[in-house]
Amino acid sequence: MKKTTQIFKALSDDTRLRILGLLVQGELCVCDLVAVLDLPQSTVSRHLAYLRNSGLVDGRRQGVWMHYRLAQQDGALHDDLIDLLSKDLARLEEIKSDQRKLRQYLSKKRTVKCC
Amino acid sequence: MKKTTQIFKALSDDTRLRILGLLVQGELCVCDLVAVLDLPQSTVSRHLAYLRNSGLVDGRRQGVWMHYRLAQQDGALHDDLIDLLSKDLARLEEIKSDQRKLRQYLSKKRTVKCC
DNA sequence: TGAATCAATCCGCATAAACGGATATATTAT
DNA sequence: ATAATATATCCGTTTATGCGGATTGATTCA
Repeated sequence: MKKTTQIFKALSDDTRLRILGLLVQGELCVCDLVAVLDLPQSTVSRHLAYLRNSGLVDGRRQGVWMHYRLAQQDGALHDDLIDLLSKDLARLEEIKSDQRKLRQYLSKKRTVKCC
Repeated sequence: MKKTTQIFKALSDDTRLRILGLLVQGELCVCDLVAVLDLPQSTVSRHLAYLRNSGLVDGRRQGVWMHYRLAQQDGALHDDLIDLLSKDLARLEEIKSDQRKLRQYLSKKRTVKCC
C-alpha cells in the first residue's frame, strides 16, 4: 500500500508531471530538463530523485551527465499508470507547451553546450 | 493542471484509497464506511470531503444518511483512473481485507442500526 | 418544538514536503 | 593534482496536510 500511495504522491506535483510529460517523449539529461522547464537545477534534481525513489524513472550516468527515462516493468499498477500518463498528460495545455519547447530545444541542440 | 494534480493528491493517502477500494464495490453510506474501516467518523468524513472536492466521488443525501459512490463522466484522465483503480486496487492486500470485511458487514447489516 | 441521530466542520497540534541558494560529490580533461 | 563542469544533497523557511475529539448543522420523529 505504501508503494502505491508513494507513486500517487509522485504524481501530485506540477513540476513532476511536467518532467514526466517530457520523458514520455524519450530519454533526456538533467541539463535538457533544466533548459526546457526553466527551473533551478536543484529543483529539477530534487524532483528527479523523488520520481526515481518512487520507481517511475530510471537514471543512467554517461560521463558527467545523468540521463533519465521512464521506468518500465515494475508492477501492474505502475505499468498501467505509465500507459495512462503517456496518453493523458499530452492533453494538458501546460504539458503541450513544454513538449513544444522541447522540440524547439532539441532542434537547435548543437548550439547548446550540454550533453 | 491543478485539477490533475488534485486528483493524484486525492489518491496519495492510505485512508482514501481504502475508501475507494470499498466504493468500487458499490454505493455506501458514511456509517458503513466508519464500521468497515474502523476509523473515527470525523476522519472518514474529512477524507470523503477531499475525494468529493477532487471530483472522484459523488454524495447523495437520503434522509439523515449520506450515500457516496464513485463519480462518473468527468474527463478522460478521471475516467481512465477510475478504470485503473477498479482493476488494480483489489490487488492490494489491505484493500482485499477491507473488501472481505465489507462483505461480512453487509451480510449481517440488518442487525446494525445504520442506514 | 424538542430530542435524537448522522454527518460536516472546527480546532490545535504534529508531520511531510516544496522551495532555491549554497555546498558537496563525481567525472573528465589538462 | 588541479580546474572545470554536471548533478546531488544540505539547509532553513514556508506551506500543505493528516489527526481525532469537540462542536455545529441537518434531518427525522414524537
